[in-house]
Amino acid sequence: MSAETAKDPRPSPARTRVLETAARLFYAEGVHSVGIDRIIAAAGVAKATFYHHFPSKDELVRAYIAEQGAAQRAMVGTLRADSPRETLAAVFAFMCEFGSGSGYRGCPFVNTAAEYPDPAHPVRQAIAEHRRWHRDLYRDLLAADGHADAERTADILLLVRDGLVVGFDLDDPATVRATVQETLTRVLTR
Amino acid sequence: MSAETAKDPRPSPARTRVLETAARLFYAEGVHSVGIDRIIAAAGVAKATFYHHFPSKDELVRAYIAEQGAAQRAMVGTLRADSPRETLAAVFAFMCEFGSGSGYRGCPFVNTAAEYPDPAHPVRQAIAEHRRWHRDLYRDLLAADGHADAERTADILLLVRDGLVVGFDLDDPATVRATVQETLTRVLTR
DNA sequence: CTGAGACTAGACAGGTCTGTCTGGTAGCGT
DNA sequence: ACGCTACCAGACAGACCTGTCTAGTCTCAG
Repeated sequence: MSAETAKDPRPSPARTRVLETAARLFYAEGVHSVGIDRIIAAAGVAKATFYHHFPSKDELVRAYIAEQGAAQRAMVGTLRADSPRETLAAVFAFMCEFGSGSGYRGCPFVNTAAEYPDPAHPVRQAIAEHRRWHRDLYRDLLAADGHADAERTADILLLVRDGLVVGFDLDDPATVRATVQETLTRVLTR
Repeated sequence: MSAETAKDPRPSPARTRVLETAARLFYAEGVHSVGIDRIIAAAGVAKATFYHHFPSKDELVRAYIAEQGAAQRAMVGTLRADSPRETLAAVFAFMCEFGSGSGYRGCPFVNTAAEYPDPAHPVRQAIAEHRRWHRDLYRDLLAADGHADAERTADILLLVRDGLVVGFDLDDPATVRATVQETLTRVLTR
């Protein structure tokens, strides 16, 4: 009930295995295309154990989204550069590198949102929460860099990020990489 | 195999009803969440009739994507403004207006791509084709306007478009609208 | 030793999925 | 009158879906 989204409820090995397996399959194939049976088979876990840790599939999806968000936050924490400006560049460079990888399948948040139309759904709210964090990260970095219009530019960077994750999934990575670079120089110059 | 994507194979009323119903339900709820039974019930069509016109659900999805593309191309054709520059502005203004509507649920191409991971799948190829048209539209308009770097700027506009369709689905429309406006002035100034 | 909790294996219910098949009706060109 | 095609209604097969349940194993704290 409490808002302890950061801590895992229980670090059970079976639960962890389920969550990792689900993340892999959900990301690679989509949420609705992967059934519980396949997840528990791949994770080597009994069905009763799964339903012991997760009350429903939707809750597993929610946990998957929350875990992806936590992983991204942790990742950003590791690549603090010398200046806010360089940190910002490092964030986008990382996203480009990740997007160019062979296993890239788009942004888990955007992809999952496409499968959950109702904005009031818990899964969608978890996605919205992560988006807010993302925008705030940009705003804080811009403000720390002394940017004149940090608020509006943060919105722009979120838009660029969304275009980035879609483009790397659907278009030629090398082109998108160059496009992102050029876009950043154009929108950040001021 | 030919490139006659514009013409419908057969203008049968039942087929049209199925395609329109499928488009509405697919867009509102996602492809995998809507079954054939619901589509034919809502369209008032017998199952045999459906499979008479469409060999499989995947082919229906492909037709849905192709039809969305044709509709977008037709829509752009109607809003030719006085100059290429104004036409470009009108295209983005239209997307913003559409994205601000209450029934907006994101871009059908992006959303459907999220449910079809395999890039070699016919549905994904239909999506890629539409994206190419979109990029070429931008490039041609920019070139006709005498833009110095039409190719690279077209890539940027496609990226902005992707950010736009995602943002209108997941964030506050008024904010996204302003963000798009500001982004365009920044990336087009040169 | 006892009892609680995490775990495994797998049957089961009730529903939905895609796709096929049967059988019958209505219009239409020849 | 004939055959062709489009269409309707709905049963059916076989697979898969989520979620529940039974029954038993193992570990560990007290």
